[in-house]
Amino acid sequence: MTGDRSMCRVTAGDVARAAGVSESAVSRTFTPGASASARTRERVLKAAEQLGYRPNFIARSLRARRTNLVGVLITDFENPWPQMALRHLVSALQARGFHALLFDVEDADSLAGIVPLVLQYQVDGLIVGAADVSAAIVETCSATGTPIVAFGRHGRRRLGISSVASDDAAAGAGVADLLFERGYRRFAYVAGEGGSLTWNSRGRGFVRRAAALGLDPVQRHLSGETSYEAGGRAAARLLGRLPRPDAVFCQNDVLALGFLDGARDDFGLNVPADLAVVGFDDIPAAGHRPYRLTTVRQPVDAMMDATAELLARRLEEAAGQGEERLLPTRLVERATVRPG
Amino acid sequence: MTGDRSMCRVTAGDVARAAGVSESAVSRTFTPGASASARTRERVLKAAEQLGYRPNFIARSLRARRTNLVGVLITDFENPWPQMALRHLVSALQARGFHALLFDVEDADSLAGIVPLVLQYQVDGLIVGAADVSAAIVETCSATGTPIVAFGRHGRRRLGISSVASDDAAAGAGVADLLFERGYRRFAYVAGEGGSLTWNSRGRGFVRRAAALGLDPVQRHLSGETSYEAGGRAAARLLGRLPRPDAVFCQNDVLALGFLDGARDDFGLNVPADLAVVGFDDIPAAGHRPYRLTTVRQPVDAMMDATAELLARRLEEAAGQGEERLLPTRLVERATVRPG
DNA sequence: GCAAATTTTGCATTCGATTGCAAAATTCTC
DNA sequence: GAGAATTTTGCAATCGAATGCAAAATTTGC
Repeated sequence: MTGDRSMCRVTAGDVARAAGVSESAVSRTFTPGASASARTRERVLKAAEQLGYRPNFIARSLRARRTNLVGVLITDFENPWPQMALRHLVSALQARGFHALLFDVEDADSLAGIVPLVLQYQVDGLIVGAADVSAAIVETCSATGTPIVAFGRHGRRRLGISSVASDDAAAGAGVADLLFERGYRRFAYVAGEGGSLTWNSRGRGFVRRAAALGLDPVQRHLSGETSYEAGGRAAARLLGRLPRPDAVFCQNDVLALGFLDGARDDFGLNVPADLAVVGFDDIPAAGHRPYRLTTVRQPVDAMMDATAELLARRLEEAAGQGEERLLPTRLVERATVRPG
Repeated sequence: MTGDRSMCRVTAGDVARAAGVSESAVSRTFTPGASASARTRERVLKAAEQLGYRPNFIARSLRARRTNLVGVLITDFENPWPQMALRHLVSALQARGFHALLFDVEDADSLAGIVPLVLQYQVDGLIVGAADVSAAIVETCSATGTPIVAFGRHGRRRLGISSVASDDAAAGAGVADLLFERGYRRFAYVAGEGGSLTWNSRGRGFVRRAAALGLDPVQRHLSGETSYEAGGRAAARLLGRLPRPDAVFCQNDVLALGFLDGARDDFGLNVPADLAVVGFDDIPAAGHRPYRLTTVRQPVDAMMDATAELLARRLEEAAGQGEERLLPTRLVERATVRPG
């Protein structure tokens, strides 16, 4: 009998009958701020309790034109950082009364294809992580008036998109400063893929500051993907030819870990004496004893909270430009850069 | 104007007017299997295209009493394995036309509190990961006829709950066999928390096989949580007193990694010569060069696919007992156990 | 070309809760 | 205690799509 879905559903009408009031009274009892006398409220609550009634969100959403559902679209799902981000995001949304409708997006292209589907669920908003929001998507969403908040990278504010990101440019510059101060002089930057605004700002801040410090141009390597293995390949490439860099900044920790292991195992380099390696994100493995990776910590928790907040704000004051929030990072010094 | 949600919503009525047909015709065009002539269908499709119409899932769900929404409840959200699992689960659900409504559950106790909220969204089913499903939850769900599928651990089939898990008992026994065959004799088992069925079967299979092999009783250590740091603490405890175990099986990779680093750094042990360490899950870091951890791989992909499948099945053939699916694991031999 | 069988169509109702409006009940004032 | 002001209440309509039913249109058979 467990599975008979049709029979056991308790509606407001049932409660109304049991409590001897109208359906409206039941509805008002469950609508904060609605006018209902204490006596009615009490009777309704008792009847509801007995019958196990809870308002049907689907019906409520239909009438209220508001679902409290937020579509969450994440592309880089297999990487640790987006996963950490997701966890905090879900909490932050829950704390604000929203709920996450989660979609896995294979690649950036399929994002545009999934958006219409998400909109069919009448989500109140969309949160897009670690992916570029194309103009097509913006158009689709603005047709239904659904706000978008991006996290992990900026851009498209003009189109009404809010976004939250860490201050990658400043972080990149900070890494350059640190490495310079500790006596490293030949810098390299390892990126996963091209095209991303964040990666660009991360690397750009680094490259610019290096130039400002009067160093030789930073060697750049594009690994094609952000994985441990790709980090190892990057090491093989960058360290295999002279002049060899003596300090490498990687676009994220996973790459940095791969690079670090490659540098040590395949080239017998001593880190941090011969080579400095700096990552980005501060994933759990970065703190493991074989690594002790010096890295840039993104304030995941604060970022995701800001993301939820910007969405909530967008929902209140409908129109207008998007808001961009830039959060400061923190340099976590461990053991892959010489101490000062 | 972007944010004006009320104005831009296209309904079936709008399309009907534009196409010169009735609302029903529009509905039927978008309902596979409904009867509509080719000519009508074509006109509707054209009008819909022009207006950018897509059926409202909320309205459809209300009428159809089916949302295609699945509540996904995960407790162990910060650990790598549940994260991997989540990713595959979302894909598997998407492939079957379901969508994941994701909830972060602080601890096992708050699970029961969240379930009623999830049910208010009229989810078609619930998927619970890495947590015990209490009787209270089962009761709440059976009142609405919502099926539950658990993954990561078994139990409660009688109550109509389907579940998917890897064959942990067999895996534990297999680890014991491997270690014995490679000449290790003093076994220890490190668990994170007590109480869990899976952990028990993982450890139980190991302990039992060790006994069957005529070995001394397996030392057990309960670390209280499953983290890298807890693994290190377990190493300090277990290796700090004699007789010291020469083979340690950890409940998961994160613990194993912590244990391994503790054994090497704090005790100067040579792994695998002096000590064998075996983990469980095969998370990405287990394959990293400083670790090369011998471990048991759970078939995440297959498990999550089975989870989605069991849910789908539960939805079709409503009633009856739950189904339990046990998937085989694979021993991944790397470098923390002596080669044979 | 006519009747029978089939398909297509639109009307009206339904899903479950919310809400504007006006009537009814309560509270307040003097 | 009468009348004004306020609160509470129920009715009926609404949100957007799906569907049983019967009428209308089409196809089929001869």
